[in-house]
Amino acid sequence: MNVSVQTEIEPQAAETRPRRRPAGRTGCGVEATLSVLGGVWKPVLLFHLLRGKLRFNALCRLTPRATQRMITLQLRELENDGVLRRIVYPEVPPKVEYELTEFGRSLEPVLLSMRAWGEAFQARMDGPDKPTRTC
Amino acid sequence: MNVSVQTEIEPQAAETRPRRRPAGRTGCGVEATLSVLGGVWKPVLLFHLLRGKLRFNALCRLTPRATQRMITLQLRELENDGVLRRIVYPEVPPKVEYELTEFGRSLEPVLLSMRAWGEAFQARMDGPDKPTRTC
DNA sequence: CAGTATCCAAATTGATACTG
DNA sequence: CAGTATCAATTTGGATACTG
Repeated sequence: MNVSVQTEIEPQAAETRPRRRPAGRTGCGVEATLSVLGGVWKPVLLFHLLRGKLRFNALCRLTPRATQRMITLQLRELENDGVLRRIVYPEVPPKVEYELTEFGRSLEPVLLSMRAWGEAFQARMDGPDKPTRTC
Repeated sequence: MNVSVQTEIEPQAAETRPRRRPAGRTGCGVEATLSVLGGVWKPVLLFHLLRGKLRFNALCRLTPRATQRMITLQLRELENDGVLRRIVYPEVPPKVEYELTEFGRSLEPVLLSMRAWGEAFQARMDGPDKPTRTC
């Protein structure tokens, strides 16, 4: 399961992934997907990263309803699951970029279908005349 | 106990949908989808219901890792969101069936893409020779 | 059968302040 | 900039017992 770049044991993983089951070892396909995608902000963050690398602050700005803390935690989990990688530039001021792995990019169809449905739903809620936002 | 927030919540909605935002009124399509689909068991339950009506017990058997209580709660939320309907037959012993609404069925592409990805993921985890389960 | 009710532990999350 | 740390409040979830 630990296909991520870092060969770290997870002593603090108990902190960030307490109740989640080990990824993939579940009953059906949908559950397996949720074991990776099943956080409130994960699909949103991943969706933004479909477009390419993003810095931490950019992700925060794109996800204003999530707190900085939540974004950090969710990114860490996604990193541990091998969905994205964290690129640290040894600069001052610090610069960190997040990028989907190949594995993470394989989630694109799921994320796009989520967006498609959500936009249709929003259109229904807002009335058929309002402009569709591109996130 | 003064609720000083802008939007007043419905009295009983506070019980079953506490932290969730009002469905659909969110920033991007993915978030909108999550406002409806964003419960741990919801996608799984809905996925099973794609095949047709199911009784409460059947859903419990199909979702063994969720407790009866959780299944009840998630079903209630989905019902409130108009995703499924609850059909009560006035019989003894009681019989209740759950069925997707038209709105709920519109989620089919999302659910199927989740299953597809999850099964590919499971195949990767289990090794390429194990048989694929149909949930 | 299809739930509720209750209790309780554990986990999630927000707000805020602080740091290399 | 990109986070941590800490505290507190809320929510989730399991176990169990009970009911029309």
